[in-house]
Amino acid sequence: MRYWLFKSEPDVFSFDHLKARPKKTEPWNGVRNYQVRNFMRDDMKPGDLGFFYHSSCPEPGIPGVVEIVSEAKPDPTAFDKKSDYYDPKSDPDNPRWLLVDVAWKVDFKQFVSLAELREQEKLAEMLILRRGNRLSVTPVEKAHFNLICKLGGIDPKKL
DNA sequence: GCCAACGTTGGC
DNA sequence: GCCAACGTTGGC
Repeated sequence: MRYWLFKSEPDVFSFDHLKARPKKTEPWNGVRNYQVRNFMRDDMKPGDLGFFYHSSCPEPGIPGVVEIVSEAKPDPTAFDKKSDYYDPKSDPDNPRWLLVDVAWKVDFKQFVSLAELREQEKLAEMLILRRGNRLSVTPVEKAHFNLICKLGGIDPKKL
């Protein structure tokens, strides 16, 4: 079991949007970064848990937990000329870009803001807090995952 | 709106 | 394969 963090701009797609989806699930399309593609392809497994992170907004932070509910599979938006994510270089016979399905798992009792994360000495090494980190999906250490769940007011053992 | 950081692109 | 230029990200 691994742990992850998914960034999204809440104006575009928020945690509440995810919760409102059929089956509370959304294909995490639009990843166009090789490192993140490789995380999805090589390391993510159904049943893995992650945080949903709101970025580029008045209060960046984590509203709750998601679960990976599919294997990596081709991202159809790469072949859709009308999509913002269209990539003419992706060959349908050998898809360059992948996605996984992500499902809402639980709301935090308290939103955990970026400022609050930064106050935690134990999280200093967390990728999301390191300057210049630009990956839209990052791995999260188990100890960090457990600590952040507690900040959010939920018991990680019950997930 | 600013700007640091970093990934990608493309000429050579 | 190098690397400068460019575009994007994301906090502030």
